[in-house]
Amino acid sequence: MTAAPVDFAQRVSTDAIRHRRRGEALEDAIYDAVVDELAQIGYAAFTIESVATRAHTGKASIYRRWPTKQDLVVAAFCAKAGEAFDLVGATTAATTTRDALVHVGRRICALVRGGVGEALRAVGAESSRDAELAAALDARVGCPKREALLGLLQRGVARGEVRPEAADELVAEVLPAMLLTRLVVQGLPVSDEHIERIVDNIVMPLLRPA
Amino acid sequence: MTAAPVDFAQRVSTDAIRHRRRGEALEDAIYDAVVDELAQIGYAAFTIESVATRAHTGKASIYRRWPTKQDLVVAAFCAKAGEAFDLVGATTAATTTRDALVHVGRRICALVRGGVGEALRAVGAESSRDAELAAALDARVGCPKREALLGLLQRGVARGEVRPEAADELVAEVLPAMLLTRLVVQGLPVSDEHIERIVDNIVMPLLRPA
DNA sequence: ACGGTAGGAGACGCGAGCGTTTCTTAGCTA
DNA sequence: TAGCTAAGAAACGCTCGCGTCTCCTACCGT
Repeated sequence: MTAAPVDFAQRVSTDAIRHRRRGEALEDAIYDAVVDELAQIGYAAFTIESVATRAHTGKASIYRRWPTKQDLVVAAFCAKAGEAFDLVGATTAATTTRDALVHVGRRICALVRGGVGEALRAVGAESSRDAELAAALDARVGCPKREALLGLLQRGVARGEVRPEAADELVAEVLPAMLLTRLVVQGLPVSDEHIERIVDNIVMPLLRPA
Repeated sequence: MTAAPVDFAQRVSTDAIRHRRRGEALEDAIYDAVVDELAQIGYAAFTIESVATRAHTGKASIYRRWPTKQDLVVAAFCAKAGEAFDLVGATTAATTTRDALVHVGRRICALVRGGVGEALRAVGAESSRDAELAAALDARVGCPKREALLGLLQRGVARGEVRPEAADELVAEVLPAMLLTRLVVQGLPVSDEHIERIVDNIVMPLLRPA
């Protein structure tokens, strides 16, 4: 004797979204769910099951696309990172190096504090044990950040605001390093005033021509 | 009919440690197992079961002492942190500020690269979602580090090697920040030469009297 | 030397999430 | 408009770790 036929009325979830998404629209919704999930509960407690529920889709639709948790998370990051990680943003050529640095500092903080950043923290933790994840992360987040900051310093050299020797990878790391340790390692908030203190008391003195 | 009596020969695990530890000795062994476990598989995959196995003890002996995973991990950290996190170490009063900074840099790297550091990364990740963990971590690791570095700078002021205004919390953060972002956030190794470049090109220029 | 306490080992039932499969049906394509 | 593909939803059997409990016995105090 097989199971009794299912009551159809039960199968339609409280007459909510009867709209059925496909392709890109569906994938976007899943990516959003992944990022939200990472931000709220972290990589550790992250389950495919709850991502599916959150995205109002079935597990099968996820497994069909990404065989593992890692694949899914990496894909979600690659999809979302492009939108989110434009650090330099609206900085125009007219901005002074000092103000541009403050602006970049604010962007970094905004990112790390936002949903994507919470996810970033969660994934960053895992990346020590997952080289693929670490590589994906660096390509999407680390590299653009380094390039943006180095470019900013080089512009400063052209404007005579920065010593040529200071347009250096190491110097470029100072601002993000100080923000990230506070935000990521210590988990403390960073105020605008704090950013300005870093820029004015630490970074600018290193840059200024004699 | 109850279960057949257990074969005694099976109960003595391959005639290994028939030594039965108690109290502190046992707790130490468990703490070691916790740190190893965190370092190897991370906080996410961390289970009480495998800690017990690794420490050659029973789960009950662990649950009797620490009700939860967090309690256990925090306790293990508090026990191990004291031994491990002596940053200033053998720095004598005779050492120059520059050399003392390089020394502290090396200590930080050694710690983060070692087993305790791997555990630290794993736990740090979780601390964004667990305030208690974060607090324990900061008290044991963050505070001593800040004090050590600030003290070092103040000694430098007394020796005339450091501008008085530079003996500052923010300035003290520069070295650890740059090392920790590389080690923890980016997961990259740090060479001695790298440390010296940070100290000579970034930190010392900020400290030096005009 | 003897008994109480606690250590080691592991069985137990439980719940969660896995990855698969089944089923109905929405939405695209021919 | 018919037919095919895949979406949404959920049931399934499975494994794993949980936290408890039981068992035997090593250690320690008296």
